[in-house]
Amino acid sequence: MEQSATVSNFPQRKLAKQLEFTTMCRASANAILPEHPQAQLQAKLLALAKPQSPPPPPQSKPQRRLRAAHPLPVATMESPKSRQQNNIEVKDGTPKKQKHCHCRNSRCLKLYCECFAAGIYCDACNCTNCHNNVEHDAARQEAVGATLERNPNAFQPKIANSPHKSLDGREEAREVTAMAIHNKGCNCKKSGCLKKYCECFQANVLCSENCKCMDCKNFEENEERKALFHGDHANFMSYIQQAANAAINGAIGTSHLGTLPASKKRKNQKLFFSGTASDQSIHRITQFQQENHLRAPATSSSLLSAPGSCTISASSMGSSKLIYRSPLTDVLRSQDVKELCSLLVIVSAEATKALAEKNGKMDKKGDQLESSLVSSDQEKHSKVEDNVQTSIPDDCLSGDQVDTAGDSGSDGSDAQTGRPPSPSTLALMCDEQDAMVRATGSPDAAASNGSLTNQSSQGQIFTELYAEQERIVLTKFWNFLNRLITCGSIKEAMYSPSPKIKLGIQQEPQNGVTTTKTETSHKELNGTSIVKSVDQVVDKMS
DNA sequence: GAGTTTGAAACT
DNA sequence: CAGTTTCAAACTC
Repeated sequence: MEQSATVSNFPQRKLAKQLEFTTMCRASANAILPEHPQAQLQAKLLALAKPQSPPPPPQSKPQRRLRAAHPLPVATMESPKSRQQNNIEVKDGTPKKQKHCHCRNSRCLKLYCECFAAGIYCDACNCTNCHNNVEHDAARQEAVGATLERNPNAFQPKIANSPHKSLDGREEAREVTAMAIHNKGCNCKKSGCLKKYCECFQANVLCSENCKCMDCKNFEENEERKALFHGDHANFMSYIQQAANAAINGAIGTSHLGTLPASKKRKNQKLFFSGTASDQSIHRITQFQQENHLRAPATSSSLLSAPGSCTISASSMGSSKLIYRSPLTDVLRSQDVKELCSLLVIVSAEATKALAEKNGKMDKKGDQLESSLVSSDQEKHSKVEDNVQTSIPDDCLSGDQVDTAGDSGSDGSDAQTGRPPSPSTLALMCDEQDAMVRATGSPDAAASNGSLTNQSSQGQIFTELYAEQERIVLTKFWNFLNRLITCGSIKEAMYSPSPKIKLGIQQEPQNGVTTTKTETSHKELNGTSIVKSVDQVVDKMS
């Protein structure tokens, strides 16, 4: 009672915000915000303590132990109701089944009860003396508080990084979520982690270094485990997805995925195009298979990292955590992104100017508009450049930490902070330009009581203007991305044992401007070169 | 469906 | 924190 009463004094709004962030970085939430466990606890209480109405009638078949696989984070401030609704598994858009506990002694107020553990009210369950309902909400809240006091993460999803939701444990859903791991890990002794006693197995995830299980067979290479799966296609696809996710997240710089846990089983998995598979790691594969019945403690042996990536052990020998580094980590820096953004703004302005000069359609107002746009853009650009020079040190933002720039709350160029614009801000700046156009154009026309003809022709000009701006901006951005891909491929090739990696170069779809990317030299493998080369393309065009 | 096994949660 | 107990799901017959 006292727990929930105590924590309920915390400011709710702030905590809600806090946990939204926690949700985003759930996998590393504790690492990021170790100083706010109480806040997490409070937010969970707030999320769980709200009285909600029961869910719709259950489906035909009870769902067991869904909590282990329940992907819904409590931190989203979901109410029991919403979670109850989500509790209905949806696979391929088809609503599935819902939990029905059979608790007898716990009053459904302990984590033994999967309904309670999932943060939902019991409904149509087979439990006895159930207190996990609206009628006993006071007791329920008390139980929630007690549970959270024992374990602030008690209501957190146990499976992290899972891109899938189809974890109801049924055989047809046995698609291993390769990206997912059990946060706490299992502690199985007799089941070999190949039965649903095992939370990892039940959640369709491989056992990881978080587990303390014995005689584990729930790892990729295990034959028994393979036999449980009808086909390897699902696993294959999972790893493709894993690789893709890792690459994407790494390229973007998602920090919470920067520490991709290398499971003691999964570290032995052969990822598709990893070039870091040293002899030692290959040896480890064999060794692990041999030592399957006497598992060696997790060590930081050379591990197979995400494809094409560099891996850095968290500590030299002590930790088995790996830090995933995208091939683009050293290529795409935050400064480059900023430069690209400012470049696109300039390109947009130049498009306006070029179109106006070409067609000669711009009247005086149009010239004013144009000059205002260009000056505005140039002003912004110069401001951006200034800010780039004085902004946060590159090391703080580059690579897998780029996302921290967006976490600051002000997304992009802030008049107060003076920070350079983010891509999203860039889009907003386009809107600002729209507003400027309207402000400079329409009122004048209205003031002069201009004819509709004048307005419509001006609108046509603006339409062309926007089209041209959009075309050029997208073209530049397309070039940039293509070049980025090339650089990533080249870097990946450098880490790959295979000398030949196909560089996915595409022809520019329009305007006939094509950049040769296969000739990108090693020296150019940095973001500045990329931006500069794009800049050169822009110069050529203009 | 009853009984057993199992491992997480709770407790000491 | 480790050992023990309680609990309910998973499993077997």
